[in-house]
Amino acid sequence: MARNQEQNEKMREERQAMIRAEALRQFAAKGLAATKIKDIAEGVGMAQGLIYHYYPSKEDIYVELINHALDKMNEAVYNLAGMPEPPDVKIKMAISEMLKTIDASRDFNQTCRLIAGAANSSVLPAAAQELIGKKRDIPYQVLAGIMEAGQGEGTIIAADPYELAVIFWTTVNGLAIYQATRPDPIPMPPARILYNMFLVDRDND
Amino acid sequence: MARNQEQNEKMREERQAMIRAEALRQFAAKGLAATKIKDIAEGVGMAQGLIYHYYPSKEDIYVELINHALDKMNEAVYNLAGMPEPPDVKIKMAISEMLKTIDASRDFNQTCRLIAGAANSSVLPAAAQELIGKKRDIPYQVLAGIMEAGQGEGTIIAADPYELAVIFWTTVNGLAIYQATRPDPIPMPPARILYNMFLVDRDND
DNA sequence: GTCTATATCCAGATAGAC
DNA sequence: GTCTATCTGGATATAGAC
Repeated sequence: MARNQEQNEKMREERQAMIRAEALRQFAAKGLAATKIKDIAEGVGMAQGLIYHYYPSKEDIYVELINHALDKMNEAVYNLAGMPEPPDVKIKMAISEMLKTIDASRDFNQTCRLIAGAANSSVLPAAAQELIGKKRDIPYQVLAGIMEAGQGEGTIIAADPYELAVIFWTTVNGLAIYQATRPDPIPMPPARILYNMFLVDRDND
Repeated sequence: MARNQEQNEKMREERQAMIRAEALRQFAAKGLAATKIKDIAEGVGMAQGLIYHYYPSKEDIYVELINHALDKMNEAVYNLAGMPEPPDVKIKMAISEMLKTIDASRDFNQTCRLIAGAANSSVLPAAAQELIGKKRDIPYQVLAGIMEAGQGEGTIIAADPYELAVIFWTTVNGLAIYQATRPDPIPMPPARILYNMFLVDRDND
């Protein structure tokens, strides 16, 4: 009956979610080529062949993760852009939040590593390549917009806004990867050191 | 005769250098697992099997490249530390130099990507793992020393020197990777935006 | 749905002719 | 030294029993 079908659907999606979570861990740590289906299956405690009951191929899992990771990142950035605060405050908030997240969230760091690994690789599934091409630049563009607005208000330093956005993201990204690849994490540096880069008037809280 | 042996030796080393150069390109772009011996062989224009006349295995090539990359990076850092200039000037010089190098040198960016890829991977040949463990932290430590000296002279901002060193390297590294993974390179941002992060008195050249 | 067994393919490494 | 041909292992994906 319909009730049972619903339940089955739910079970199936839970299983898929488990597979995705395990795959994210492994793809983030080892990349696509070095991660074996067998490893993922062992990670979730099922037989190797059973994975194919839930996903048609290793690459499909990978592409789905990449897509989700990019969307998540972009959604967060759009949220930031839509806030009512003035641009310089947005930058300060964003950096503080990112550092906190890097410190606390394994999932976020894995997401960063996944995207970084994909961006750094020239051999990706065609679908992943396309997604990256389409969605990867959005955070840079949105941030550049915020920087430009801040320059209009005289709170952000004079420089090419896109270059400022690049500095912003490469810095945050670099820290996330640093943290994710160290056995013992270091405390994140004070956010003001980073956001003072962009501010006309330094903040010494 | 000895003359011929010398010549043969030289030829052999040249071939090995060609293999290393091609392998660096490919490992940097694709990582260890996704790079096939066949690709490297094709890149240098020799038969797949012939590679094994020059190197015992794919992993051996990789380990040699990792070792060389780490040594090159560390040598540059020791050079910087040994210079007579005051710490704040060293920081400014170092950032300016790095940005110039990122802009100009493909080889340097490939080296960055190789190290970053290795650091980001949890499945490395044992020998590579060991090398990374031993040599990877040196640049951070040396930079921390310079930061600390600058704090003593009152030119570098107050903060944990190691955290400052981490910011320094993750920023530079992030930019190098950004540049290396874009089809059309962007102009590097002005160095002062970056080094002003660390300076008590901002520099507005 | 889940497992075991297996077909198939691909890539690392070796052998042997030239 | 260089090539082609081949051995071998491992990994993806499928088949079929339960």
